[in-house]
Amino acid sequence: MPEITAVLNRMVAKFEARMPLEPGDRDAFLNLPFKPLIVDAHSYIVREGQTLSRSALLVAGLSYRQKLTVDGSRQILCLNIPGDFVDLEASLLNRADHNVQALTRCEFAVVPRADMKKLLLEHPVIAHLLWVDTLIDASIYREWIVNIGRRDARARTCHLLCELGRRLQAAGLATTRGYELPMTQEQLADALGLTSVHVNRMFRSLENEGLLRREKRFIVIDDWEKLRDVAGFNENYLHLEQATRQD
Amino acid sequence: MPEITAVLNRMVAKFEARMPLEPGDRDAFLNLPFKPLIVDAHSYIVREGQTLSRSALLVAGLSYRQKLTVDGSRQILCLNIPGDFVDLEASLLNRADHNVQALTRCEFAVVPRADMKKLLLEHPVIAHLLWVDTLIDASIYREWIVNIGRRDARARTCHLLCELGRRLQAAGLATTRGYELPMTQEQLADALGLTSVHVNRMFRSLENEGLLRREKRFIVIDDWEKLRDVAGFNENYLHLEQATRQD
DNA sequence: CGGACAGTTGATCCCGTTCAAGAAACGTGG
DNA sequence: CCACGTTTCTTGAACGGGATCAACTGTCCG
Repeated sequence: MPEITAVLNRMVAKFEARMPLEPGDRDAFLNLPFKPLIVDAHSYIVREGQTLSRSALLVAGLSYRQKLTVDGSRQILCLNIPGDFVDLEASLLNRADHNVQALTRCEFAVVPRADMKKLLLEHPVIAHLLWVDTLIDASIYREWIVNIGRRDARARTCHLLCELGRRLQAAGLATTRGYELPMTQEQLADALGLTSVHVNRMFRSLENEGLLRREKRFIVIDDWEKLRDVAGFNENYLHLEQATRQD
Repeated sequence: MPEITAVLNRMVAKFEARMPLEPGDRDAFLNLPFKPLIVDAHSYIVREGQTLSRSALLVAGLSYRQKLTVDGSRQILCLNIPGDFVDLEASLLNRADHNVQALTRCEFAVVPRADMKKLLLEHPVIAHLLWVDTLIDASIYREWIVNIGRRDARARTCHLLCELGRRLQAAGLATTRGYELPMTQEQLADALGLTSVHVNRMFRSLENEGLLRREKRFIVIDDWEKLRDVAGFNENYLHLEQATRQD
């Protein structure tokens, strides 16, 4: 599976930028018994309440974490891009507390829980590095709390677009021009704590102001600076200095 | 420092319920060079942007994580109770991405970053256990996103009260009758993404319905079941079973 | 061509905000 | 212990951002 090894090598490069890696540690990570898993858009990779028996690394495509309230409304909690473990929690917690769903057709690399747990206990450096990733995820959750709790619909929408842009850029999946965003306005609404009708109005007005354009599922950002301004976006919380190779 | 050792023993007991602990691991944790740090209410323990040189374990009192937007509004991100590390991130990330502030007068046990990092690399089991704690924190952040994004003011307020109640109970700091909540309505509003005026109205109406009573800073829950119902509260996300031995 | 899904737009409503002012509680110093 | 300034709480009135409802348009795809 060439795709899997490409993503693994990318991750190792990211790790080595953070901390020197012994060959033994590196190989232990690379030699995990990953098995490919390909799923269609909308499939569930993890369901709330499930006992988890494996961890999955996203290799290609996009997925998202999601939770439903008792009255049936949905909140999207974060977006996963290739190189993200979507359920590393599996190896450490017992039951899933939320759902993970494929946004597009996705390819995952799956490892049994036991192998992952063994790796983490026998190779503290690897554990340390993956822990950093989960701490960055937590930082992103915190920013989403701020975004939904304290920014109005306009700023909130811009903030999400800034975050995604920067993350995809750092992963080499976007240029400064823009990026592909295969989400419906309803999914965006569920990520923003808004309704799809209102997301639609926000996009229209941002387009009218010349901030961005939409071409199919591709977002072209015409004015990054203004977008950041409207969003009140400060990228420190992404800890990209931890996520990008410092060559 | 009898307080510190009491909290440390409590943590070790929690750890041992999760996973067998070698004496060497246990002692390494207990023998960390903790230094007491006492701060007044409202003091900052961590400031956004700071380079972190130490980790702090909350021993007594309550603190909270908080972030400000460019236009000056504040969002509280979580509450810390005794036994929580308030900046374990310090040992793994470089810069603080949010503020940590004392809600009441607090006592912390502080460890230099280097000692903590050494412990985590030399004692993978301890690292593993502390990692679980940070994953539970992340789960709580996710639930806050749902709470703020998808629940109305009434349910949202009840949800926060349920969460706090259960967490404090699990820490032995609350009975089923109720608990002390030393937060102003403005602070509650900042935690809920509401205004203090509206929090006030929510509390009044919950009181009128006989769900709860407030006596100074003490919350008496008269009807837990109804409170949980209104909140749509499902405590799985708190992973309280992690206080019980598994596999 | 038809059927489903995504996007668009207008009209209306309502939950929570904002503004303002008064009451209660708290803390501090005399 | 009281006096007094400062928070915190409380309540009303009016406003507005975003939701809701509904209908229509566009698009993709079998």
